[in-house]
Amino acid sequence: MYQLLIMTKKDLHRKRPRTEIPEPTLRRLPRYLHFLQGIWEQGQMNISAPAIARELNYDPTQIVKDLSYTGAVGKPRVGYVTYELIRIIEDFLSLNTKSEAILVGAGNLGSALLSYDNLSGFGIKIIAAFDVAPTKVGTQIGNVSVMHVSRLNELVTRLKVEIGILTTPARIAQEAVDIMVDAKIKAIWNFTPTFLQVPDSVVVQNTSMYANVAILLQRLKELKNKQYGQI
Amino acid sequence: MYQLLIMTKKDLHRKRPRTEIPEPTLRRLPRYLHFLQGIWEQGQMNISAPAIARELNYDPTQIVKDLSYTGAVGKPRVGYVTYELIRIIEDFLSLNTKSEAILVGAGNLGSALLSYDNLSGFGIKIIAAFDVAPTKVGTQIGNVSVMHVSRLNELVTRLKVEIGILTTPARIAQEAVDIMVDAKIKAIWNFTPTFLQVPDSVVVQNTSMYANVAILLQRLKELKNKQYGQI
DNA sequence: TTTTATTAAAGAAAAATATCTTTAATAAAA
DNA sequence: TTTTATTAAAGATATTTTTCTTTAATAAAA
Ligand SMILES: NC(=O)c1ccc[n+]([C@@H]2O[C@H](COP(=O)([O-])OP(=O)(O)OC[C@H]3O[C@@H](n4cnc5c(N)ncnc54)[C@H](O)[C@@H]3O)[C@@H](O)[C@H]2O)c1
Ligand SMILES: NC(=O)c1ccc[n+]([C@@H]2O[C@H](COP(=O)([O-])OP(=O)(O)OC[C@H]3O[C@@H](n4cnc5c(N)ncnc54)[C@H](O)[C@@H]3O)[C@@H](O)[C@H]2O)c1
Repeated sequence: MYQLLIMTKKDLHRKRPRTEIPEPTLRRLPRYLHFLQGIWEQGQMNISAPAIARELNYDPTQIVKDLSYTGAVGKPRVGYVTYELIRIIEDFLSLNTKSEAILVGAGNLGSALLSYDNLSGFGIKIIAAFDVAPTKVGTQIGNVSVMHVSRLNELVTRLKVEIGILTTPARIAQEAVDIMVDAKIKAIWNFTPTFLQVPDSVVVQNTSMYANVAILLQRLKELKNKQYGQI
Repeated sequence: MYQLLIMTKKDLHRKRPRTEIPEPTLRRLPRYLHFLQGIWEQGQMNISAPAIARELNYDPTQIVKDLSYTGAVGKPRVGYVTYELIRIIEDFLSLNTKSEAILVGAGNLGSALLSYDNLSGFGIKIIAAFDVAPTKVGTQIGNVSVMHVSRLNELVTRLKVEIGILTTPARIAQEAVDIMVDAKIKAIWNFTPTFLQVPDSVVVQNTSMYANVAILLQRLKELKNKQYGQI
């Protein structure tokens, strides 16, 4: 897919023209996808943006805009062809080419990810895990072998793995990341609360459950205040 | 648009000043907190917004604005008092009053959360877990007892638990949520990709790892394009 | 003491994102 | 066939969030 690039006056003030997909859109697309897979299994051949909007409680134009990023086109009065839309979103999100990844820190969370059989369902395949604990090294978790961290560099370099998943204790997160970066890992999925220092050539995606708890507790507080008429 | 002369549309919607904390701010505060706890342990008594900004790669005024929501005040040329700031953020995020929660679906992810000893470190204490699998019911995971779902209503009602964590298969997510809502759960932390239907009086916080993978893969793709000068 | 550099805070401006409005396409109903 | 209702798409507007600018406070240096 190739994109038309037109420089607007706005773009002149930017360091580079905008080609990046808005992050909110990227966050919503997987949600649409899951919903679409559901209705497809139920045999629904077509779906309109307003219908999706009603089900997922979004603004209808939001959906149309988001979907237009993927290149999907719909027909007036019919909507989109369900299976086509699924395929287009999957292609757009690179979910069909399973990217190989390694995981460092096979503890509670790491084991959950290793045992999660649907991780490949969204584009990632963990091919090896690394740890230092003698109780972990040498075992298999969810069909993935856990090796000692000292073997990371050799394996990652040889297999040209680009994605690293970080589920170590926060304390040693930076240390583990340095090893990954050294082995030429290009993207890090970080589950620790640590802010990672990496070169510009490496992408970090933080998944902070802390942030989600903060929002949950706050919204709960606001809800209570509203109910007591105190806001 | 003669109304503009008297009162803007914005003002009409806001009879009162905005009380909701912006979600981006809420997402950043836990990150600041983790960083502050780190420097506090290293004995740093004061910290300025620009210093935090350098470490966490944010805009300095962003930090000042975020912190001002919590009520923290800093001194010019000195910054904030580290331990005061930590306490203020913790208070603001309600991390000191541990909220009790129950968990439904003690599988891979559920077990990770039950075994996660630092969950209480950010304000939540899981007091019971529920499942249907005979292999789970009756066991203990991370010092928490796993009971049959049929006992949920009685326990939650009796102990007035307000928070429910959902880690069941996506397929039965709505079913499980209906049971929670019925038991007067007020806030649901949803780890499944399902969009949950709940009454207005219930808050849902979705934690979608899918969304994070989508962003990671996309940014990795963009990075590669940039390096090959193709953007 | 006076000067200087740093900083928080407030406010303005810009950028990003979401929502609303209009238009044209088109399938279904009359 | 003609009419009607629904809808995608494009564009305008509104809102939210981030970044920039100015100001005043103040600790450290001169
Ligand atoms: N468990 C959860 O539900 C949960 C939730 C949110 C965030 N997290 C975060 O995820 C991370 C892991 O949490 P957890 O509960 O799985 O902890 P854990 O202690 O169970 O797992 C950490 C694993 O990392 C391994 N490890 C230690 N040092 C290592 C090293 N130098 N190299 C490689 N591996 C090493 C340990 O042996 C252990 O197996 C933490 O940073 C935590 O904050 C966990
Ligand atoms: N494992 C992960 O790392 C991971 C990552 C992202 C998202 N998720 C999501 O989290 C959810 C759980 O994933 P998982 O890997 O832990 O799955 P899992 O199958 O290991 O766990 C699901 C648990 O729910 C229980 N359960 C089934 N029906 C139930 C019912 N009616 N009432 C109560 N409990 C019931 C099962 O017995 C099982 O113990 C899924 O929706 C998945 O998409 C998991």
